[in-house]
Amino acid sequence: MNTRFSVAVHILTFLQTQRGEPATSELVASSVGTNPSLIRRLMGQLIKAGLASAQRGTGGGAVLGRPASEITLLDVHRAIDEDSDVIPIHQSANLRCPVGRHIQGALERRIDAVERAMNGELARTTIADLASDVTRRARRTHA
Amino acid sequence: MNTRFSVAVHILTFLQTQRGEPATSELVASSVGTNPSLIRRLMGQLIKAGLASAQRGTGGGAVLGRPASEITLLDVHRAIDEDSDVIPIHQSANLRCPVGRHIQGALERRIDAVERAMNGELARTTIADLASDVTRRARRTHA
DNA sequence: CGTCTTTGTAACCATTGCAGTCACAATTTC
DNA sequence: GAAATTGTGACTGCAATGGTTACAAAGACG
Repeated sequence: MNTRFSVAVHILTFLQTQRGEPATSELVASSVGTNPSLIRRLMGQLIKAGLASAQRGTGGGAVLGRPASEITLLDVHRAIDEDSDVIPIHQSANLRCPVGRHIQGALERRIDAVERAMNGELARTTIADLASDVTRRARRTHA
Repeated sequence: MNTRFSVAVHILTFLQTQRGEPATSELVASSVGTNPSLIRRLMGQLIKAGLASAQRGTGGGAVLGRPASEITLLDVHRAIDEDSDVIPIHQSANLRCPVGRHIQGALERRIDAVERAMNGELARTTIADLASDVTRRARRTHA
């Protein structure tokens, strides 16, 4: 079902709630409900994108790579789903048919616009927003 | 890769260029570059959504279910990808962790907004737009 | 130096979804 | 009745995903 984006967001939000204290992949995995190896694989992509960093050895773990207020959902999406189209276009069309030859270009323009709209919306939320939302919800529940 | 949406758009655009003349699944398949059975399966969803209709037997085939100017890409998307989330959320989160318990609700709100933005953009283009775009491009190429 | 902790990564498996294909009954035209 | 065509079920092959194990590399600490 490709829930990697939402797991990545969960990871980063979790790191933010740790306030700089390194979180091991095992700790994160227990919050996400999966296993540490999977977390480390995803974390690798986040680190490569500069959204997190990690240290090995005793007392090691992962922390955010920059302030949570400067990490948007668009950043996360780009780090995780780099080269996957939101709405892919079939490449099989018959070029000897007018429709087949031109539908791709015509559709592409519209789909690009859809993607821009999506990205604009994703860019409006930061990990800091989500983390404060989560803690606010938690306070309300336990009041 | 799930190119069903783009194939469905191709199908409807093709039907529009046929100007009311029924198109057989074989003809459509040759434009899309796949086989008739696949076209018929997709067509079934388009018909169920009222975007097309079909007749069996000699001289049969499919036509648009309503004017191309009244079929938006959003209609197509809803007909084809009915119950698939654009950005799915993992359901495995550990509810004993504050982040795990509240991340889903917090994320959902934002993702709903992303989906609304996407839908708004999809609704701006109709099959008539695409068909005229395609014929315009065809004219230009062959000039 | 040796042990323990932890990451980084490769390898593998099971499941799922998609595209492709075949087959055939049902329907319609002639 | 014959031919054309849809509608649909079944099956296959392939790729992506999530899950799991294993282990070398790196760091902390006695």
